[in-house]
Amino acid sequence: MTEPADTSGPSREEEVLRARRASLERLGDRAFALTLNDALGVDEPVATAVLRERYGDLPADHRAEEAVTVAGRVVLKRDMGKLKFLTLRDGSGDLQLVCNRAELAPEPFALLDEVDLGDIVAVTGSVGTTRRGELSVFVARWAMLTKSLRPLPEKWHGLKDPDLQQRRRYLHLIADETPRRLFAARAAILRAAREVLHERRFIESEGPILQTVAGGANARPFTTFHDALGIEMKLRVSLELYLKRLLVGGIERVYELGRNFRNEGIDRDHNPEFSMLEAYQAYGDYTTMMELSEALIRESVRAVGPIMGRDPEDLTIPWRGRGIDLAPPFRRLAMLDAVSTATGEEITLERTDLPSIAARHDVPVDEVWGPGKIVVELFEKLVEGTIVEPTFVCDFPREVSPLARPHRNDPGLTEHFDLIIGGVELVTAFSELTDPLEQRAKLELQQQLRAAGVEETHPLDEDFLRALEHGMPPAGGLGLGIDRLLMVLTDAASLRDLIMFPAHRPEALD
RNA sequence: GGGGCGGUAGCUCAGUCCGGUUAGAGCAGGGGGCUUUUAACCCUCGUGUCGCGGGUUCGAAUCCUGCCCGCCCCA
Repeated sequence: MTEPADTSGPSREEEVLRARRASLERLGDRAFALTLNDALGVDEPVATAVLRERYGDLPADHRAEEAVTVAGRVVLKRDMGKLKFLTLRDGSGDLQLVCNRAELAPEPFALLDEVDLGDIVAVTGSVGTTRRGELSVFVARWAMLTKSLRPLPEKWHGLKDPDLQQRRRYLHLIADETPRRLFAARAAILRAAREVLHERRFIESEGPILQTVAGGANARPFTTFHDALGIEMKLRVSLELYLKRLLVGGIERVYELGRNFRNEGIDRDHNPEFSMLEAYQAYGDYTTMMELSEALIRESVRAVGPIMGRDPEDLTIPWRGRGIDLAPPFRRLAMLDAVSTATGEEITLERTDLPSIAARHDVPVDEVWGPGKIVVELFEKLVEGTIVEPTFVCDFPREVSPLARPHRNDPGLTEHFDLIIGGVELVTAFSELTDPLEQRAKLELQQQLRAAGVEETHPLDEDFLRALEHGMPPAGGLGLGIDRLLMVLTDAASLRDLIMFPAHRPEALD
């Protein structure tokens, strides 16, 4: 990678920085306040949203009795000399500050000259409205809390460059309300999921991220090195195998909400680290997990609704110009039926002409694939993207689902469903496989596939198999992709907008 | 991996087709004015390895070429 040449020189930026530093020096020890109390004798600022709420109907050119203290970042300044208007932005929105010589002592008034856009200030004053009716705080006292040494993004257009939006998310957050909303939506989903699970007496787990065998999914792991142990370790690619160990240990309802790491390419809907929820319930099965999925989705919709400006009770969400009704119960569709409909053939795993059916639909087939893999490939290529309304696609072939229990009615299938919404797989769930001999056989088959050149296979985790040999209760388990759910619920075009700090090539710093 | 588009001042963008003197504007910044502004306004001042390298040319932000980075579409 080529290092860019040193582009610094006397520039506009340097001029700005110089001016800020000069202001910093003039402010001296007033540039960085210790606390709000230290600066203004007030413990906590009032959120500007509270003032808007309380005084939203104050008529123009009026004053309220109340004196308040607000704090935040100065994002606009309209300086008329003896009268200055500042726009203050706090965590809840913007509010105008009015500074005039009638209400401010000469010295603090003069010191307002040191306020630059981007500085964090606190003011105390009375609430009122201007002649034009703008709700404002009329400043009686003020203090610099934090001097900003760098300029803000353009005040009207904001930070447009998507690369800069991601790399300098702090600036994006200052300049644009969208990332703040998406950030809140993510937190709301996490909270809703925890509440649903807590109500059902699930216990939250924190499993190991550093593992010697990164199992539970067929994905390429990141590797790292533990110096003291002198061994290579991997970052987990799923949460599953350690949660199942907990089931063996008698933790009957357990979940983990955390980050998985997969060493794959980066694009609009893939980030090397992403958030997953996995939940396991002893004595449940995959139908239990359908009900749990419906509850998790429903509560997530309700939690995100107000943030996106919707009625929380309205379970129909806007999505790519249309609506998706997310009110449970969700449709159930057998995978073989789905593929039969799509191909116009009666698809069974016994048919020997599956490769030619695939060929007719332009779905390339690898020679080492069995019928189950071909069927799933047909499903993914022909059906998955077309399913918009929430649908449980049920009963995957055994071949592709090495951790799921054989189907109670058809030994060629497993009790495995994917929940598809908006063409995206949001949940994968099984009646979990508890037979340790069957489990070992399936994982050994995965090793054979790997040896035969299939790249994405499950690794074999001996300790996990040993745990199963001690006996795991029958259980249902599910995995829910938090990022994908967020993408659907916010109708977002790119995952990278939903992850505050998506993975990036390192910036070449000058 | 293939195709398309883009990278010019701290930020938002012109200029590139059709090469031509010192590369422009707005915001931000310096100086001055203004007591009800709303992206405040008015006067004034400066600022750039035009993504990086090579080539063509008297002359390259502009044309050719390789590379880097990003976005979109396709696989």
